[in-house]
Amino acid sequence: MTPDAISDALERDILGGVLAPGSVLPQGPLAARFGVSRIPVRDALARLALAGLVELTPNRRARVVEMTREEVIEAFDLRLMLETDLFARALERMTPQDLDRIDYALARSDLEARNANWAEGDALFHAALYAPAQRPRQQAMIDGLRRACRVQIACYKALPEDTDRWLDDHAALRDLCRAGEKAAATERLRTHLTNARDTLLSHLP
Amino acid sequence: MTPDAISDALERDILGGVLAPGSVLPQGPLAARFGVSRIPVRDALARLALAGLVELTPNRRARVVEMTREEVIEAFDLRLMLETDLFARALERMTPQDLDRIDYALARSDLEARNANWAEGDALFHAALYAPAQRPRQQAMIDGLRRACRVQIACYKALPEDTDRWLDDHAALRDLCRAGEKAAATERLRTHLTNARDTLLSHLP
DNA sequence: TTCTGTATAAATGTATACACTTTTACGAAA
DNA sequence: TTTCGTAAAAGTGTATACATTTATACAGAA
Repeated sequence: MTPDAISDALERDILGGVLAPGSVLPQGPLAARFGVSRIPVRDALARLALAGLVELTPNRRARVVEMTREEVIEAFDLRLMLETDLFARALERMTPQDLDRIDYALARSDLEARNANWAEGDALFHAALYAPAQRPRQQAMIDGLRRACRVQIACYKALPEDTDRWLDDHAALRDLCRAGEKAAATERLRTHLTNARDTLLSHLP
Repeated sequence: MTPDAISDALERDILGGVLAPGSVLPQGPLAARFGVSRIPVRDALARLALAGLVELTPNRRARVVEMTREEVIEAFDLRLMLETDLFARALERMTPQDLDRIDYALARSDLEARNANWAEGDALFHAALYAPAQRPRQQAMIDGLRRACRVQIACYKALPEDTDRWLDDHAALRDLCRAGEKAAATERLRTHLTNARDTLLSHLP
């Protein structure tokens, strides 16, 4: 078990709702679980902290991040700004191969939508939408924000009608890409994200 | 020497041009320099990697990040987007105390402008400009981008006329804040950043 | 000279051990 | 019962040691 494998496993647990926001992550038990010493576990936790999934305080156990209402709003403001910009750039340079990859990602996000790891399919679809822009840094920032938001969503059961809505959004985004309707596409992404924010906020205190 | 103190010391070296982009950071020698074992040094390097100043590759020595032309352009596009947005938000809620803090930061950035750690004064001034917005996450993203860009700038001697220009920009930004000319202020910030990008690009291959 | 292969040196990754800090559990006093 | 204090348990931080990987330097061939 390498530190990367450990952080991936923990990320799946966090994003899958096994580890709720505020949960505690002691190094010793994790080391036992993965069959390694605490050193690679510390490495893995540092990575998760960098990804914004975990909070590290000296001499205290690592905790899964817990976002306040304000922090959720800020995160979604940033996502709206960064994702619509990146999507607009991607739309300007979308090739037929890119469109095929988006089709594939859409199919996967449909398949896994009601699955435990629906988050992965969703992330894959959005990554496919933005990939043509070829902006690694912006993409990385977006990924970080998406993950941080996902942690908060993971612990609530998604209502079937919410899932239906974002699947519709995904299909619509694909169609608008194919049709080359750039303005309508970015606008749809904007409402997609705004809806996601509002459903998340409705679950928060 | 705690990991935080070590990463701060290394950050100063990197931002001060002592450690140029591409420089190698071996754990052992660093541990000797700071009088600790390699474990806290590893911690410190992980933090720097998280801050975007250092690149970690398994089984290889850590290296100070080296940005390509395209990466510099991407970073400045992101800075323009994030910094002008944050500045606009800050302008909406600027109190007299905030303006005083901006005055103080301007004085410091003037004092240290031709000093070795001019970067710190510059960072302080911009932080003061954005602080009223109270957006920790956006601020953190901006800080990360600024640091990454600074690494590239650190190894070139700034021309006196460039320094004069950004000091003028700072003074103008302060005046526009005091005058409440919000649109002109954000526009000035835009040109300030664009100039910074162009001078940096002119030094790159 | 320039390139390549190899031995040596240097560095990384991680297990173990132990000092110090925080958390938890428990029992006495209000 | 609740609160507080304290001792045991659990956890973190880091030094040391060693196996494994990577970098370096040097000798011989093209």
